[in-house]
This record gives sequence, C-alpha cells and structure tokens, in this order.
Amino acid sequence: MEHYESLIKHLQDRIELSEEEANLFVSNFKIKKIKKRQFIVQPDFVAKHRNYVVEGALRAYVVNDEGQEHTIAFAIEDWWISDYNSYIYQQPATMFVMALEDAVLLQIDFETEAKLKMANPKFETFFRITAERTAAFFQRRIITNLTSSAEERYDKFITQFPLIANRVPQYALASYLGMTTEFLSKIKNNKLKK
Amino acid sequence: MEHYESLIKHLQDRIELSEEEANLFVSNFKIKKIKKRQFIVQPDFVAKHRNYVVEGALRAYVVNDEGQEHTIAFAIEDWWISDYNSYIYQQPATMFVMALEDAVLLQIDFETEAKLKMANPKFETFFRITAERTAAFFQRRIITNLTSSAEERYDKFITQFPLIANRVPQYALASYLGMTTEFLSKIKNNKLKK
DNA sequence: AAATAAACTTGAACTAGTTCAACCTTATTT
DNA sequence: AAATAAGGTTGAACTAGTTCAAGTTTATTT
Repeated sequence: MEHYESLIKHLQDRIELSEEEANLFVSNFKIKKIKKRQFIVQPDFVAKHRNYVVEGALRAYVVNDEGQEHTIAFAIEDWWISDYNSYIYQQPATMFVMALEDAVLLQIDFETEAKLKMANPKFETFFRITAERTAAFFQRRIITNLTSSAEERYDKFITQFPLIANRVPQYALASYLGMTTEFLSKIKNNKLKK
Repeated sequence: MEHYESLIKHLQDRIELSEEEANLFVSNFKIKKIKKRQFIVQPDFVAKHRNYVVEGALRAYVVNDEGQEHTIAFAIEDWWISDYNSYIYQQPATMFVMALEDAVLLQIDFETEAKLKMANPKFETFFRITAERTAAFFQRRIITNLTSSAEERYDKFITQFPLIANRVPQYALASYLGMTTEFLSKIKNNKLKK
C-alpha cells in the first residue's frame, strides 16, 4: 500500500486517529495514474472526485471567451485539486484540470466522501479543517492580488512556493499571477540584470 | 430572543436540527451592538470572534504600506464576517473590520465554537459546510478577478449583490473590485450616457 | 538524428487603469 | 443653521502591463 502512506500522514497531521480509523479512511480512495497532458476535469462535466496528489504536478485553469487561459490552481505532492465549485455543489465544471507531468492520484468520489463523514465525526472534522484552510489560502491570494504589483506577486510566489515555481511552465505561472507570459519573462530578465 | 431568529433560520437552512439543538447552538452567541465607524477587528490583535450580522453593514479591509485601503469583504444581514486567517489560526489580524452602519451582531468566540463542534457532530457539519461555501465563494472571486476587466467586474457585482452595491460607499466598492474610486466613477458615468 | 511542436524572449506600439489636483455634493457635527 | 468632514466627479498627464509579431531555445515525437 505504498501510495497510501503519504495520505495517511497528511490525515494524521490534521486529526488524531487510530491506525484502524486511518486505514478505513484511505481505503475509500482509489489510485488513479494519469499521463502528462491528460485531463481529470473538463468544463460541462461534474467534477466527481476530490484528488490528492501522491506524485506529479497538475494545473486547474479556465478559458475565457477570447480563448485566454487563466490558471486557478496548481497541485504537487501532498496537495488537493479539483474544480472546487463543481465538486462541492456537484454542478457542471467550468475548469480544466490537467496533468503537467505523469501523476499518481488518490481519488474519492462525492458520495463516498459523504458516507465517510457520516460514519465518523473525526472525518467530518478533517474535511472541515481542510475547507477552512482552503478558504484562508484563497483569501490570502485575493489580498495579494489586490495589494501587490506584478513583480511583487511573482516575488511572493517564488518565496512561498519555490518547488512549484520551478516545476510548472512559465505561461501557466504567469496566468496564475494575473499577468502575461511576456511580462513575466521581462520581470525575470530585469532581475538577472540587477 | 428576537435577534436569534435569523441565525436559527440560517442554521436550519443548512443542517437538520431539533428545536433544542438549534437553541443550544445559538445560546452560545452573544449579542453585540456597534455604532457606525466602530471597529471589531484591528491589525495586530487576534480576531477572537466569528460574527453573524443580524442588522447593519460592515467592511473588512487591509491598508498597505502606501496607506491605500483595499476592501477584502463586505457583510450585511445574514452574512458572516471576521479576519478569516486571524480567526481560524488564532494569530494577529492584518485587517480592520469596521461598521459601515450601526449594526447588531451575534458573536461566538473561538473556544466556545470548538466546544460546540465537539458537543454535537451536526455543529461540526455546519461549520464544514460554511467553510466549504466560503472557499467556493472566494474561488469564484479569484476567477472573476483574473478573467474580467474593471467594467465587467463592476457589472457582475451589481447583478450578484445589488443590495450591497447600493449600500456601501463607492470608494469601498471600488477597492473591493480592484480599481480606484475615480475609475469606478467614470465607469458608472459612461453607463448613464449610453 | 531530424523534424516538429511547445515554451520562452525581445522590442515597439498601444491601452486600460492610475495619479494628481481641483471642484462639487452630501452627510454629520456643533 | 452654519461649519466641517466625508464621499463623489472630472479632466489631463502618466505608467504598468498588454498586444502583436518575429525570432530563439528547449522538449517531444518520429
């Protein structure tokens, strides 16, 4: 059960559980291996799963009317990813979620998750903590986006997420940070000259 | 117990509860009346409460190094407000939360909330649902900010939150939408001419 | 190993949104 | 009722970041 170890650790870092409880929890997740450029979520289809990344890197993005891609989220090892709105409300997705590298995921579907939460209040607590931290994380991103220039947003990102910054394509990072690829290229180049 | 009625309804809209359970839940909240321009959260102090708005309007904002204010959240009747990061991690706040009008709040403090969640798994479920919807709401805001122009952001806001748009000062709305007061003034004026 | 596709860079012209300053209007306080 | 503070408007000059187009580098496929 090698793939489940990191999820068990993730769980135990957040709530106190017996070994049996932890094993019951993870037994509800299925291993999913995907190849680079493969999609696990697409617009108009309901995102059926919450995905835990065991290995690899993924990207969630939306495409607007003019065809521009905007990165909403990245996920690497020990992160969760899905179309959040689609999953929690079980409504059609607006995002693509695509593998940036070959990846190994642990997937749970909406109904199974609901049963887990009913079966043991500790599991409900786990998902509550997860949702709270997700909300707090999103709010910090909103604040950064409102208060910082393009260069400051880039600087903050590389100090906060150095492992992600060096692993994803520049155009994906630029659109996550709310700027064009060209402008990010210029920011990086200016730094080298200084 | 007139002030508690709206919170009871809010609760029952989200989870199924007996009358006694609902009463127990709300009995842990204290009524707090505040005057216009009064603060309930300030930078460097821990946000001790989660605040439910019974009546009135509030605004959460940050002030950057140059003294510019950026609105992070509004709250009117039946909304929650606090410095989210400060409250859930019980760390010093970075925001101000101020009354835009005289207001009546129902406040619960962090420790009391923790006890409530332990006392009844349904209460844990309530806070989980609340956090999930908060995260989903924040993510929609991130998407809008990344994908829309200033005018489009304003248009979406007035269609989604007409009651808020007409009740808060323009400069506060402009900074929520990530633009200057002057530019929002011009957007509104352009519309009138059309 | 060559061919092709994907990702990144550079510069010049442009524009959406900002800044500043002065003025006007609407609330709030005395 | 007058005085003051807070909120909103307008225009002119500006700038941070975009767009477009062409070229270069790095991966991926055959």
